[in-house]
Amino acid sequence: MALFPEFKVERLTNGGTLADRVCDSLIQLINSDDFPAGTRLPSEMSMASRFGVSRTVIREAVSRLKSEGMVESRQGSGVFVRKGNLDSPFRFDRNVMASMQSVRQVVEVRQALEGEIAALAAVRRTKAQLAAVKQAVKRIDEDVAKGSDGVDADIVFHRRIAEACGNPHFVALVEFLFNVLRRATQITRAIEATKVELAQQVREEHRAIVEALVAQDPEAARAAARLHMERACARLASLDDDGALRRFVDNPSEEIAFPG
Amino acid sequence: MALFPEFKVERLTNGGTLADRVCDSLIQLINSDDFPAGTRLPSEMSMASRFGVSRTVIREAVSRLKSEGMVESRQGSGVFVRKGNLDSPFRFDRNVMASMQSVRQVVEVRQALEGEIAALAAVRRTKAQLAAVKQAVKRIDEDVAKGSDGVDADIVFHRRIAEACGNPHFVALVEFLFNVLRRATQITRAIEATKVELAQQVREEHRAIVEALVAQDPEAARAAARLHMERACARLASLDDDGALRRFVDNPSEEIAFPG
DNA sequence: TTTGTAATATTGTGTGACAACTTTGAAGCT
DNA sequence: AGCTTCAAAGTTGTCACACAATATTACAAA
Repeated sequence: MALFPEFKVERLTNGGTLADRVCDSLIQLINSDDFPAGTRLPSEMSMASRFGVSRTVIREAVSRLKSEGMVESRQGSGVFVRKGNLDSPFRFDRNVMASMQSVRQVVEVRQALEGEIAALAAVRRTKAQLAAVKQAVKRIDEDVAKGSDGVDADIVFHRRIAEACGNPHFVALVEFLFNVLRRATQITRAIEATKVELAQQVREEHRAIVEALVAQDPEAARAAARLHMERACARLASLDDDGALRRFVDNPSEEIAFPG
Repeated sequence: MALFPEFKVERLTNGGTLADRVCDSLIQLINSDDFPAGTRLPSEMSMASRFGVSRTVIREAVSRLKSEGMVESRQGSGVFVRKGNLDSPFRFDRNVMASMQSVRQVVEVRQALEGEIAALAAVRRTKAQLAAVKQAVKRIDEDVAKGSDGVDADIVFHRRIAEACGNPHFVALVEFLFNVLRRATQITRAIEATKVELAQQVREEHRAIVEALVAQDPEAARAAARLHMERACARLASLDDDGALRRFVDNPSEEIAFPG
């Protein structure tokens, strides 16, 4: 592909708004090293005429690249490709959600994290944090008694534990994974089907984690959290049936949840 | 916070361009459930007058939200909060890079992951994958002999191990963390200063991991990988001095690396 | 050589206009 | 009433132009 000073009127991809297409083109140009890290992009006016669109469109496209950390703009100077395009955000492949196997693999990641989090929390927790965890347990029971599926309260429970480990990055990461799973799993049916036994089993697993936190026993906490995740994976597998997943991917508007 | 139809002129945060600030405000409004999933945002004109900025600015802000998948716009209809703003990407807070403590916390996350990865890889590795790991070790030595800092080869080494654990999500996540650390750490000086002993120490740690993989001993692999991370953290701490980090944050153009 | 200043280029922001599209609701018909 | 048709209003997509704020460059002066 030609370097910019000589580049012709760029061919834009088909779908979407002009800003979408220009954005795609720019990403492609940057990734294909037509614009190495540190170099300056042509001026907005210049790009506008090259692409055959207005400056407004160029600005919207550049704005997106900025928000994704690929470029940075300096008023009066220009727009520059960022070194390495590092700090780009993390996301799983879209088609990750499409297979049951992928979902199980995500659970495996979460297992590793939850285990470590529980172990750290057992050592570092303060009394106040332990109290917050216990209160979260109580809220799960209350919510379930009220007829809720308890998923929201369950999220809070795991979040409280992560907070007790003293490392905010764990909190953010686990929450992210939780969301990914929640999006990937349409579990309403499963909860309906096995609500009672499930609730009891989950309760038991939660209790084991809390006990380890109380005793400040990191190994017991790690084991309990890992077991909890393994069981969750098994519960997931019990409703295997890729069909449900695929249906959700095609129609994301359905309600979904994930059993903690 | 008031719902939109009655919301007052929003107070904008301080830093950055107007689009940045409006974008932050909108994210906050959405995340705080002022705009539940599926609801429509006010019209661009309306938001412009409420925020006290031009429609141009609003459009740029909305454009970013679109690119991050938080909202979707339909011409003629409006901008809608996407069902479950899930699938939104993961990123650490910007100011994570600003303190040595934060960096250590990121290393702690990576420690949890690398430990689990090594344990899984010890069990699941194929012969071919083990060979790939060994080859990566060799390449590190070669690169270092050539005078390189060996960071690139080190990345490959850890990547090969992650691949051997059979879960692609671990590969992606660890690579992401590596990039975050690489961005956050300006280590050139440290490598220059302690190159020789460091290389030897790292070599030794790598060897321990590989040995555990050969023996297919998950617990030994986990321990070795965790130790490797702990040592990396110590090496990091040895050049503590938040000054270097802060200097980098102010001037991201400097070269950076991270010692695996 | 160094300094100060003006000219110029570039991004940031505002304003107005029109096109393309969706939604709404009223008019008219059965 | 219930249905269809269609015009009107509202909303996003795009364009054009103007000016402000800032950075870079060129050049003259000391």
